[in-house]
Amino acid sequence: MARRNTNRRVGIADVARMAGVSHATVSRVMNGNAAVDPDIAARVRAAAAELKYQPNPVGRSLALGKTDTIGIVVPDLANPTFQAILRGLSIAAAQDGYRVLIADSSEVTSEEAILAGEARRRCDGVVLCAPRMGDAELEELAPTLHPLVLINRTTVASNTPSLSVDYSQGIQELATHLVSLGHRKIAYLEGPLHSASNRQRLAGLEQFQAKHPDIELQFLEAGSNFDSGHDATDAVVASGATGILAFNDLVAMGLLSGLHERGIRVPEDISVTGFDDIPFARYTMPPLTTAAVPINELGSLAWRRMREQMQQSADATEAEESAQDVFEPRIEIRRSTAPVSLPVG
Amino acid sequence: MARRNTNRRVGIADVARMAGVSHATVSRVMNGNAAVDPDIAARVRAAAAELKYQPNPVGRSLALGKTDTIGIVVPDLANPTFQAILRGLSIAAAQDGYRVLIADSSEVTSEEAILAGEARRRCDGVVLCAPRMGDAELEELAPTLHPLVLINRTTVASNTPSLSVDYSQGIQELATHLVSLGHRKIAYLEGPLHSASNRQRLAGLEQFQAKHPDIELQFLEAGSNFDSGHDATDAVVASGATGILAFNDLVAMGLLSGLHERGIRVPEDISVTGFDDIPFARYTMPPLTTAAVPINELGSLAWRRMREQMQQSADATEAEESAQDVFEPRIEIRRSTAPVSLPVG
DNA sequence: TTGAAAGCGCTAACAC
DNA sequence: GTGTTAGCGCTTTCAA
Repeated sequence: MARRNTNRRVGIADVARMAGVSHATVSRVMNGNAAVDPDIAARVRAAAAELKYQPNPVGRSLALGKTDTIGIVVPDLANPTFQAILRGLSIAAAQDGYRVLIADSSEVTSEEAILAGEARRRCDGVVLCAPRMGDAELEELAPTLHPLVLINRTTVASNTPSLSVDYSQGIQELATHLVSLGHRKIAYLEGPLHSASNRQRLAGLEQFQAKHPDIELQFLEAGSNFDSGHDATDAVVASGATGILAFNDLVAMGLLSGLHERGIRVPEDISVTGFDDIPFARYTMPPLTTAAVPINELGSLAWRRMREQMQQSADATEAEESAQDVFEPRIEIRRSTAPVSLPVG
Repeated sequence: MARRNTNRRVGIADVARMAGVSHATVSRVMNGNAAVDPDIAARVRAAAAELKYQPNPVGRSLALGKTDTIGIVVPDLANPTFQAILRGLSIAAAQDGYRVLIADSSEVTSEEAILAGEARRRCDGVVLCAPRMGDAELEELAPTLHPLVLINRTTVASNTPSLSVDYSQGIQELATHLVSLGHRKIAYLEGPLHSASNRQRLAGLEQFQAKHPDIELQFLEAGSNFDSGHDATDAVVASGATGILAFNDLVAMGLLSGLHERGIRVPEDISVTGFDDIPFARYTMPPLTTAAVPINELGSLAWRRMREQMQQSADATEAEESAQDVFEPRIEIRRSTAPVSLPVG
């Protein structure tokens, strides 16, 4: 006996007893699975209503082998990007009767695999946002997590659907925009060094440099949040660059505030761009030129891909090529970028 | 037989077979509960490692009567306030090995009770943010949800811990701040009409009016997000008020952008205040004067109260008076408020 | 159409 | 110290 019968909630047995039928019949009525005599069904329903019976999801899960829950692993819930993905995912999943379980790795990369595994055991699938996990580790992990949807990562292992943003393309367009405004000295405020999306931006800038060998391109360390942008202010000023490509909107906003404190005007003295187009980007001072990522769609598409995979598993229709969705950012030109000003004198 | 044995994951039975012991022994080793012969324990551990065995949480949950999961019901995951609470809760709960399950009611008040009930059945407790739910409904619902923690609501039913912000006090301080700057015509941009926290602000303003009968106080309809603030711009201008108390930071930011579009300067022409001090409030144009709510603490304290309740239930130490925590907002004066300007001429 | 019974994977009481 | 067994609450097979 695993449990003392203290504090028992009403279970299927209570309804069965009250309606004078077996558990099985109650189950059938509740799920509308098999045909049940209308009179009996009515009796069962009445008893269920009377007792306010609601099936215990844990018992169902064990019997059914599914939890109607999916997990999402995010590196940092404070990041608007992941908040938006979470929201889109949660709303889309709810429409199909699924709930979302959160696992926040708090940027501790070494925990991600463990969290993801644990989430998978509790859930029917996992959406993994693990920008800093090594490729090898991801490749090893992916098959054990199936059904799995990857955000901003791809892996060769076990055809896993992935949704990603073409950061390379976006940053190139932003850089080109600066060039078209006459900027010749441009600095990139790098994101976390091991972040996959930072690497993509770097790759994009390499292509950009190849096309524009005359542009002086510098690389400055920063990070992925407000503070790292703010802390990079001195380095930005020292660089002498007139156009700054920040890793993302948060970094750009931190920089904006740092420049403002030093009395450096944007865009008159320095042009600044962000990335992501978070909701607040249009309300910064000045409004931020950035690359817009359709972030809400990411969440809902993640759910669609998850559902497709779960159906495939159910049908045993394996081996279907899984989708690799790539979102192209759209450049949003606002007021933080302007033609380069001529040196005084 | 509930399941065809397709696609079986490795279970406790496999480990038991491999180690040549019973399920029970494997369970004992995995949980470190009872004393087990060291040699046998080693054999079990080796088998578990070999098979990469991880206990199935659903089975555990059913046997233990607990899921190590708590649910949170929020009206809108797009709202930074709830994002912050979710985050604080998730991080704090994770520290004790608990996960968070999300239920986003998408502002559909009629769904909240259902969502909360469903969340409670899947989880060991529920944190409920339901600002628009009627008092009567809440009072009826609360006992069925226990352990329950209420955010920004209280209920007389079944002593339920609640965390709330003293919006009344905060809005009075903000109003007083405007008065001290010389403003005599003040308008309040109302939040959702049925929101409990809006009612608190109204109550606070009533007290304020009593203390300052000479101040002309107007009430304008708005809402709780950017757009409602933006849409209220014309009404604000028409009101002739020089000091605006927005329902929250989002509304204030929407208004800021609306005023800017019309060439009305803040704070020179109109002073604007927000509420909440969301992370972006200091980066608006101009930086927003607001009432700071220690929002991250709210989430972690919610977890603490939840844990206390769960322990009480376990100890059957019922009837202990449950905490009603009230957070006092701290006024954060930035640049969106300034002395009222003298009428020209 | 219905009930009895097995089983989902696990924990814990009980007997040895 | 260890195995046997009951039971958590449910679904589904099987036999009637």
